[in-house]
Amino acid sequence: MIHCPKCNDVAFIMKAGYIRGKQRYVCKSCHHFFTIAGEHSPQDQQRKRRHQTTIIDIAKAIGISNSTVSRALHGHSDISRETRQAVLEMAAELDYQPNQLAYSLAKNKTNTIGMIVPEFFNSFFPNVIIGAHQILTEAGYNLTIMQSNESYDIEISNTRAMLANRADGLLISLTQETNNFEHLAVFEKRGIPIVLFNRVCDGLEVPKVVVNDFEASFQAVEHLILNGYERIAHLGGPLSLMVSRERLRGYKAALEKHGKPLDENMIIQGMLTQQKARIYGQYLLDLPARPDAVFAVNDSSAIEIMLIAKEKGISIPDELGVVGFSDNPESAYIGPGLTTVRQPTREMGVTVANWILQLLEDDADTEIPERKVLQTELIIRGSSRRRE
Amino acid sequence: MIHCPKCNDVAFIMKAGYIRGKQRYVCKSCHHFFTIAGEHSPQDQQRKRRHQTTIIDIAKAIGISNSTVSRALHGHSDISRETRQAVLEMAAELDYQPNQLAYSLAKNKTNTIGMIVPEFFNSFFPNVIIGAHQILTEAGYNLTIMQSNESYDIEISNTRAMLANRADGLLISLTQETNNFEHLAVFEKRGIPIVLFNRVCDGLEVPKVVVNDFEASFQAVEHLILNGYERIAHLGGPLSLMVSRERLRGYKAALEKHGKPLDENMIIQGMLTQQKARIYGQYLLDLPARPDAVFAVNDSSAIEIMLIAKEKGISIPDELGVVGFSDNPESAYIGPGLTTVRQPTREMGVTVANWILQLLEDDADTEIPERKVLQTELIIRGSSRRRE
DNA sequence: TTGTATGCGTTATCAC
DNA sequence: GTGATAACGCATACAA
Repeated sequence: MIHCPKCNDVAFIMKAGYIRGKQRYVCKSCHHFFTIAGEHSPQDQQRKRRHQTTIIDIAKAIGISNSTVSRALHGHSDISRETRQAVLEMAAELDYQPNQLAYSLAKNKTNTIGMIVPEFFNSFFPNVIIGAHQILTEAGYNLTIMQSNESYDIEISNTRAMLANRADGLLISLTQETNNFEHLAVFEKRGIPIVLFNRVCDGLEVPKVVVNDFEASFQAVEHLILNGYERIAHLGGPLSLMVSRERLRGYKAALEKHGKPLDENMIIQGMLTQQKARIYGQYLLDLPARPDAVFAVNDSSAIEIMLIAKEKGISIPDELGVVGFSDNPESAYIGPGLTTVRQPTREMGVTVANWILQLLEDDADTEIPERKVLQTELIIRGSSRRRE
Repeated sequence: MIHCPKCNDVAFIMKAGYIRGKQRYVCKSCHHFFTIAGEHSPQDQQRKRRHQTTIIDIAKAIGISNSTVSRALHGHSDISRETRQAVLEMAAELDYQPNQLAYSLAKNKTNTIGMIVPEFFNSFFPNVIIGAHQILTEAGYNLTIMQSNESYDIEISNTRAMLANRADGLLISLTQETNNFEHLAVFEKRGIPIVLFNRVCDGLEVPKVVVNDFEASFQAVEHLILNGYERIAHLGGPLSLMVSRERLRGYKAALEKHGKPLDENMIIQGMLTQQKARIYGQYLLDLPARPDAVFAVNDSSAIEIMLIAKEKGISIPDELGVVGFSDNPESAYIGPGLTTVRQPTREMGVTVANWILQLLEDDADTEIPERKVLQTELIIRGSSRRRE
């Protein structure tokens, strides 16, 4: 015989599912729901995961309401000192860990920024991450990192996951395969801010952070020319990437300005794995009319060129000048030192993080610049210094 | 004049907060809650984020219940073909994106595995990530990556975030600063499985995946000895890391087995940034009784040693043998080639991922091995090959 | 096969 | 200053 604890009725009691592993009842007379202490469902042991402390547990333990607990935990003003103290102590005692899922669901905000990068193998993205991480952490945001491994499919799946997890904003650098941007348009449609960086694209009206690839390449190639190199080859990245196209453009512009002929045979574009860099490098250095300098789209390829040259007994910088891009750590130490373009990687991380924070704050569509261009620096070392 | 749409009463209508930006009312007579179409709260425009389609929207659009929609979306069996079809079509039409937060909250499961790594600068962790990512994705899990940047404090904050976000499991490689493990014990207490890898610790009863650092180092040093090197120095990592201690132990054991004296002056342990590696390397090569070989705890330090040797005109391998650890990509190409220990990085990722999946499935505490040791491979190249 | 009603853990509104 | 209760979006036990 079960009595309703509220109206004490006994006639209209009905079973009403389970709650926290216990049989639940409803009194159809007074609409009161209740459980009976000590009763357990059969599968209780199995289905009940280790119970996580909730604010309700804290509330019960102290004998106050959960709203008060919530307010106390978040330091709202309208709360007495003692209550607040008691809540915090009990929270510690019960080892309370807030449930971010429930919080996010209620607030419609996750305090999480997603970041998708194509790879971790160069030090470029790790450094960007460090910069962004610091800014976001200070602002109270979490940074969730995913890597697309240069695969368009994985990138799609990553964006879907970011969407499902309701990231508040997205920082993304595209894979070299990406040439369709519908998966990013979805974010715009949903009002979730995006900032593209490094591997950006045209045709998408979102903020972009890049470096001055064109000018940097122009300057790098001009530097080679001014050092007396005549036949400058270019080992470029895949043309699907705008950075590759921009660097190629800078290369061509410098040649043109100084009246050097453009030899398409001395331009190779492609995805530069170590193996490919070696193959292309050997091709270049075996050309009948061998180039006397190489401008490579990244440092690892430039270093590969230097290694091949050494094997072939071609002296650097006298017989071959080499310039890379990125200023990897090892570039300062290899051979006579690799001349290269230093990119402000941490600053890029800081910039994209600050930008996304600003976009999150601005409810109104304040006028924002569409693109920020960070400045690089040409680091001149032994591999290109023929005149001195 | 407001009528209750259920009992048509007009006397007991009271305001009852806002719902989705609209004024909400309750009929105290029949306990029915309702809103009035067309009414809006003052701040409506501002607070109402772009509405995300929910299963309720789909249900309303078709005129069925949300539970049916839920079942249809998840392909439950007890659903008619037509209903299911209609739901899927409407979901596509309304551009429905499931809310993982709500899902996770209801299911008490996030389908997310967290991974915390100390750094991305060496190719080691990126490769582990690739291996783990593949396995987890196939199993329907998301991988959320955080990096502690070799900072204990960030590691703490990362684990707290993983906890708050209710990751189903945690894969973690510790920072070199970490020597307190309470933040990991919390996971055990909560029944959240952990797998430690690479940077592991004693004193924690959790699964660990490592490589055979001791044997690998032993073999590497023995290889040097068998090639006729007599005075072998060791450039080691910080002793707070077990990998450093194990590699040191292997080094000492090999010396002992072959009756070589142990010279503490020829052992340097520390965090090997490029700068530190250079400083320590110069110290070693400037010793009055200079070592004729160096066993370095990682490849970047070994390469640094090689570069210093070249600068000093010390020939490799004749005057100096060098062995590294990890088989970085560049190690195959530098100088005469760097002898090193190849670690099965992807396999490590695969292993930790499979292990955590297994731990998630096993409700019962099945007997699990406490530690898995993956096998390395000594890659012999020119830097140590004196006899041939 | 489908609908009803409730929980998941939190915040927020309103009433007191 | 505090309590009661709905909502956030989804899954599910049970009833129909």
